[in-house]
Amino acid sequence: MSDLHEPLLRWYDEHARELPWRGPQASAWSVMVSEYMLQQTPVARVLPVHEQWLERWPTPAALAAEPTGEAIRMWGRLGYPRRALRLHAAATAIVERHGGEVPADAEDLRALPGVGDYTAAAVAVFAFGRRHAVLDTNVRRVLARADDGVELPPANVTKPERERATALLPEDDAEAATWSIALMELGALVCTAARPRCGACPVADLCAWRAAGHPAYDGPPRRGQAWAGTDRQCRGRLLAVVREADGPVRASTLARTWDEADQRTRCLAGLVEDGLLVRDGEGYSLP
DNA sequence: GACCCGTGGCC
DNA sequence: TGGCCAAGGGT
Repeated sequence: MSDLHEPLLRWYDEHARELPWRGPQASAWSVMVSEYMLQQTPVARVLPVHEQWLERWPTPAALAAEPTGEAIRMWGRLGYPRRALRLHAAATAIVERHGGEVPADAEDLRALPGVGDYTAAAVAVFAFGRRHAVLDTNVRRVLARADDGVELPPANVTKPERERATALLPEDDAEAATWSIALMELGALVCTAARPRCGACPVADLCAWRAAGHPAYDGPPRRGQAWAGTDRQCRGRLLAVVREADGPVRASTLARTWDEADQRTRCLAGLVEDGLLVRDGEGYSLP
C-alpha cells in the first residue's frame, strides 16, 4: 500500500473539528466521558450532554459521590442508559483503585466497567498520548476501503485488521496519536458509510476501493436493528417516563405508556434487574 | 458468535 | 417511508 500518512495528517491539520474533549486543555476524565457517550451515539447529540456532565461532575470522585439515578437522569436521551450506569461504576472503581485519577495504562482502563478494546485504546491514546491502534468503526471502514478495496469491514474486528492497524502506527507516540484520530476523523467526515465524499478525500488516489470502481458490499448480510414493538422500545419508553418524573411513578401510570401488559411487566422487571429502576411502595423511581 | 441494549437524523 | 447508521460493550 502506498503511504497514507502524509496526506492524511495534512488533511487532519486543516479539517479537524474542534471538540471539547480534544486538545491539551481537555482532562482525561473529559476524554473518558466523551468515549462512553460516543459509543453508538453521534457527536452532535453528545455535545450538550457532555458539557453539562463535566460541569456538574468535573472529576470521577464527584460522580462517584452521587446516586446512580442522577447519572441516569443526566444521561437524558443519549440512548443505551446502561452506559450511564457503567460510567458511574467506572468512576467508583477509579476512586477505589486509582486514587481518583483516570488510569493511563490501557490494561487498567480495559478492566473498568463499560470499557472494551476500543475505549481502552481511545482513552490511552487521546488522553495520555500512548501508542495503541484505535480500531473503531470509522478506522476499520477507511482501512477496508483504502487497503482491501472493499466497501465495508467484517462484522467483528479480526486479527489481521488489528495487526495491520498496529503496523501502520507511526513510531513516535505523539504522531501515532494524531494519526489515529486523523484516521477516525476521515471516516467520520469524508469516508462515510453512506455516500462517501471521495472528491474531498486526501487519499483518494491511493484508495483500492475507488480504484476498483467502488464495488458494492458483497459480504454476509448485516442484521438490521428491529425497533417497533421490541423490548428496547418498551424499556426506553418506560424509563423515559420515570426519568422525566419528579417522584415515584405508579404502575398504573406506566400502564398507559405501553399497552401489552406481559411485555411491560417483563421490561419493568428487566429495568429493575439492570439497576436502571427501583420499585417501592409508591411505584418506580430512579435508583 | 449471536444476540441484546436506545435514540434520532438522514436520504 | 423506512431501512440504515452512529467514536461499542456485555453476556
